[in-house]
Amino acid sequence: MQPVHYDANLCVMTRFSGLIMGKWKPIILHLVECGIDRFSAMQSHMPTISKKILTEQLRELETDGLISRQELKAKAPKIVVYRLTPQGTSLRRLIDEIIAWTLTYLKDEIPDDVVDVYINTHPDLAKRLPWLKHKRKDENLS
Amino acid sequence: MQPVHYDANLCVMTRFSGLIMGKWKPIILHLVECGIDRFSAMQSHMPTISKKILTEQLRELETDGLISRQELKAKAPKIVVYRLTPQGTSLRRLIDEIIAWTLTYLKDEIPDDVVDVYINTHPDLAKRLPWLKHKRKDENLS
DNA sequence: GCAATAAGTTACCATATGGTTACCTTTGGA
DNA sequence: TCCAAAGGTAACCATATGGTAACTTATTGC
Repeated sequence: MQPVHYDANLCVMTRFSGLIMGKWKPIILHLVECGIDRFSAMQSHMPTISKKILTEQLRELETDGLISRQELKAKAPKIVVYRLTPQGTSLRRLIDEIIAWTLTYLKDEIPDDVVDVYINTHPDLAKRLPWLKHKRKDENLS
Repeated sequence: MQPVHYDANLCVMTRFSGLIMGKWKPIILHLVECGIDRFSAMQSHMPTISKKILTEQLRELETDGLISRQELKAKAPKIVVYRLTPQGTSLRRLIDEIIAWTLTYLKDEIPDDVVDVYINTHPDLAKRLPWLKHKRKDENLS
């Protein structure tokens, strides 16, 4: 192999990272997919996020074409609704693959109740985690 | 949906991000997979990385169980060889999915020669990018 | 007329991450 | 004897990212 020069600024993974890897972005995309589509509703699901940060993250997701932002006019206080775009939806499927891999990677470390939250909120996840079944069965026996 | 409280510190995506999303880690994993297994060889493929950063990233990948580090003893200058662990190998496959998604997401923006580098260095990638075929065909015609 | 609510914005602060440059250690060979 | 090469450490610096707290705007119900 001759020396190909890799440059982190051209790295596709770095671009992906910028799209999705903000501290709150995976959670925001998940909430939007679940129909938690309002600013204040998102805040109540993420009690430790500040308004500034939530605004920033939503704006970036919008600029990157992953969510849409719509102001409902003629309403009393301003109402804004966020939705996943088709690109956002396709990204959600990839995120599910990442979650499945990472849960497997962390399976001896992560608490069962955290695993349960993922299983309960991600419909197709359980199928991808064969080790899960055995773990639950063992627990039932003990 | 009742208000489940999401905490970015428990977020599996955040854990995944820590494993892989350092500025240089995807490139390092790729090089190691390709058999570029020595410190100095990696440096010559990443001309702008410093020794300190390369050392740090390698140590983190090792701590996280994605690569192994072996000193070959009784050699003149110290020789160290890095390899992918089985976990590192399985992660590489997931990274290929991420690259495929991101190349599709960026397909109108990313220069053709950068796409070519990815195609040439990732054996199974071309199959996942149906839009690529059309692009190449158009170019041949013009 | 006044408070409450949704969805922010502004100014400012703290820490994590990446980066530069110089120095270190071991050993074989000229 | 002393230099070169491999694979680092140490001390220090710059910027990006996330965070806090207070203020803003528009409208409706009391």
